[in-house]
Amino acid sequence: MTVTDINSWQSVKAEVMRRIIERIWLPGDMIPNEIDLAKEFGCARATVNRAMRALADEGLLERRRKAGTRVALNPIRKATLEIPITRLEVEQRGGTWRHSVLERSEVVPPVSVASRLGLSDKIEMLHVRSLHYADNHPFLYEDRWVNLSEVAAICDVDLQEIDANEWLVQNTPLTKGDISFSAANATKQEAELLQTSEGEAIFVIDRTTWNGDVPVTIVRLAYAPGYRMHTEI
Amino acid sequence: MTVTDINSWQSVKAEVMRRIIERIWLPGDMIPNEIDLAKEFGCARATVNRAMRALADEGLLERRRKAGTRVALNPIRKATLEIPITRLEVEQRGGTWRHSVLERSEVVPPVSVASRLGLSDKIEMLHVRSLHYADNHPFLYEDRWVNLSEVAAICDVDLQEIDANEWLVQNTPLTKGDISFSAANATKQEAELLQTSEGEAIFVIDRTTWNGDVPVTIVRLAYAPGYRMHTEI
DNA sequence: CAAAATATTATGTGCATACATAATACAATA
DNA sequence: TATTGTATTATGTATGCACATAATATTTTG
Repeated sequence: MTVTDINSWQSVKAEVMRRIIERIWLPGDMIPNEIDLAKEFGCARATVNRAMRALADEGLLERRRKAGTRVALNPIRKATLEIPITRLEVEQRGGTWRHSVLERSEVVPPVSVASRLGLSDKIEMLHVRSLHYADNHPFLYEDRWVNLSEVAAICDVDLQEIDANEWLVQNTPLTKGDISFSAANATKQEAELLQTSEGEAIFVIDRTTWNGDVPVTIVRLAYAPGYRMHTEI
Repeated sequence: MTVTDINSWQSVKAEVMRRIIERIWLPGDMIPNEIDLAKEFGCARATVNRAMRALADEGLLERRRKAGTRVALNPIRKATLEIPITRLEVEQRGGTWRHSVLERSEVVPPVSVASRLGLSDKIEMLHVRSLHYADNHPFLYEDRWVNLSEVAAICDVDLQEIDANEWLVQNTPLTKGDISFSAANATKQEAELLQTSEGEAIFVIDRTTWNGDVPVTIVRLAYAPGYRMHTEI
């Protein structure tokens, strides 16, 4: 029953992928059960299981107990994208990064911010606005609110030295995040900061992060025109 | 040595997460090895391994052979985002989806398209431009090129009936993809199609997909103003 | 005949064991 | 002393077995 003894889960995965790519198994098709595949490949069921789980995680297979495993109808659904630290992102492109803090204050947040975090709008938060540069060109305008009751230690940090995001990411466990991406026309203020003209299309990321159920920070990132976010599947 | 016998990999994972969230283990800290954790939790090493691997996949832990396991310095790096089929995306928001094909032709592609796919710019490809509506409002303008030598069958498909993307996704195994997101000012043509005004900020997705090493399709998706792409970590 | 009870089946998980592999620490050698 | 070789160690993986669980198929029952 053996092909040529495929006995690592990686090779099982590769072989199953091959059959999908070469359309031996078509989208929507049922594929043999784990026991039969194990026999065919000459390996243990656990090994097949590991491979199939990996492929299911990637969205290439769909599995249900008793019902069995089938080739996913729409294989490419999930893309993983990396949320970079701005400094590293700039440096990876071979640029020189620096940033300057435009504002740093402890004030009561607007209702829109407080409510999105599920916090009272009467408690002061840290408000940081800063501009990131790549090779001395404006790259990113960042408008951030930080929950001081969760990360009080940030008060003692020199944010001119280290970017708030980078500090947070290294000093606070962040377990949950909520991100949205959109396009916006640059406001007059944004245009001035990013050295472009009002109305230019700007790529915007809005991100809120929690540690467990406690909100940590909310930030709006407005990238200079021309920015592209890239990922592979 | 047992806490209260944590003997499923899910509960091991939850317990380790708890210790990270509550800062019993700090970012950068080494954590005990699998054998010791297994003893402590009263379960098998394989169970701990499963849990730790899952946490490493999520980016919360960093593991290296011999070196051991440590809490990741920058835990949130990877977000997974779903690439939806437009019809489903519209319908999930409670809207009614329809689309209309603006152009369908078999022509030689421009060099920019052919080169990005690694194809000759002398071979004809299928060019489809279409407009997707949500509740009869323009939602998305799609400009697509399809590699006919890979998916010849698409010639016989009535693309008024089924969206090209949906058809491709269900009839072609897509194993690799390349996606970029950006913001652009609406051109005059786009503005007319999307019923907005020239210069409005438009969210744009450029996507190229392959089956194995064979390019299948390249598409530019221009969303009507106000569109947001959302994901959680 | 329809609804409820029961059997069957494929995946999901846990365990003990064994060995593989990468990375480090440490000793031996030129 | 610098380099090479060797032992150690933590994770990575494969196996066989057992049982759990969800979903379907089948049979029983009203």
